[in-house]
Amino acid sequence: MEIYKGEKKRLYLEEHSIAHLFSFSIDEYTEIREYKRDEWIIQEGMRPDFLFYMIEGKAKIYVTHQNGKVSLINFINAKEFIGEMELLNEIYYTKGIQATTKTICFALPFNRYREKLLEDTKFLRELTRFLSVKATTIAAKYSQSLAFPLENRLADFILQTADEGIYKEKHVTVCDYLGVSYRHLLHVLTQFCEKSYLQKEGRNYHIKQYESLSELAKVMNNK
Amino acid sequence: MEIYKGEKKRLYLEEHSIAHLFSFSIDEYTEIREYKRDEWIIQEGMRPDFLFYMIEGKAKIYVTHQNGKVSLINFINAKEFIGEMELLNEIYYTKGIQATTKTICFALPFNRYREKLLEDTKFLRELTRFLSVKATTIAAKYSQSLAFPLENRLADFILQTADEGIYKEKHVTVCDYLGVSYRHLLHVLTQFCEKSYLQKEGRNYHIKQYESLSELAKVMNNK
DNA sequence: TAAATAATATGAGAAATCTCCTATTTTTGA
DNA sequence: TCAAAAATAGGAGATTTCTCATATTATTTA
Repeated sequence: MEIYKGEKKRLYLEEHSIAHLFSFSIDEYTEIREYKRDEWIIQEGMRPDFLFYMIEGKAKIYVTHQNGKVSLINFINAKEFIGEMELLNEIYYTKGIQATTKTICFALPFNRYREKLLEDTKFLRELTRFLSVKATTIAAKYSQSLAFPLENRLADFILQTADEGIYKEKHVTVCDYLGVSYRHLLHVLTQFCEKSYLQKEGRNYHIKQYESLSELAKVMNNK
Repeated sequence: MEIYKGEKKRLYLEEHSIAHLFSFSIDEYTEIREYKRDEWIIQEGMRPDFLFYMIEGKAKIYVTHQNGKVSLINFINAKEFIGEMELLNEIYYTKGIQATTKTICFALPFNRYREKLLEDTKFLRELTRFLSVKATTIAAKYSQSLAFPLENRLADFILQTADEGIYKEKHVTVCDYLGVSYRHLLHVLTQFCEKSYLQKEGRNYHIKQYESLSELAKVMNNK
């Protein structure tokens, strides 16, 4: 992890200002941090001392269960908060946050800003909206995970993450995210290939029948 | 549904004031509503025009999937908001809210209060805390549901809902809540009885081995 | 660059969970 | 108060998903 200092910090603050999120200046004590791919921004179980706001990059929220299983609860993208749970709640089991790509975020020290933040309407409104989306997203995933087999959830995930008709997520990550075993994921992917929804090309999968996958995904979503 | 008027309203506002949640008075346009057991406070898919705050009673959040399965996403208790998602988000699929018991709540009309609420620090701080708990709760349920079989989740649920050593939730409700089939729920309950964790007494189940159930529940919770 | 580590791949059998069916008992509403 | 609807109960067989074992192929790192 690298912390931007001096001129580099000044420039970054200028070019990626988040002043619109607050009604007071957070420049002085805020750090600008760069994390490498796979680095842990927050370690599971270790309360952070900062509220983070992600500017560039992607990260993942992980929790490890006592039976050894790991859940990838959600992805975090640019313009999202990290550590807001710890800002708000004294008691909270801190999840692990891992950078998926090179990541740059602002880090606001709790000790300097907590009180001010919790009194700042502008910030609270932002946070409220962020949390409502977060809660809604997880609730949707939760109820879908209980109501539909992997076939449907995977179809949805493939469509959401494919790039130019190519699906190439790591199986290992997808297992944690969809909460199924590696073995079973492979099994359903093979089925998709047998039905010609997908065609395997090396490590990637080429989407051959958008419609079929779309049908599977569609039945999950109330709109 | 009954709306309290006149003296009844005045008295109720006085005795169950929620003035501490706002920095302005909400008495004038706020309705006090009483819903009967099993009545729908909000119907699925129908955007409400009010922000509700529950004073007395219990309710359930339901969503119906296109495959006919129903998920009971969560319970709502006193001192919780309902309709806050619709207050904050233009686009949101409204879940159904059903009263489990006689329920009394305050109903703040959006058209009168939306702007004021979204600028009110006091309210936003309350809402923020509420949402953070809500998101955390669902995230926990979500990851647990993927990582543990019904045996563990049911043990936890029994301990949480049992009253004086007696578990007597409706199977139908529990299925929706834990996201399993009726048949399977019965099967695991029977197992608990065979292992003497529970003893069936008519429609109720008497907890015979707290410890065993506790063991099953414990492994789910990171603390 | 070799050795260690992570990711992919697949078989086989078992466990968890589901669907469908049928019956009985309770609760509810006209 | 009685018929209809809801809830409980359990059998049987099918699906979904898991665990474990074992190989092969990247990828990482000392």
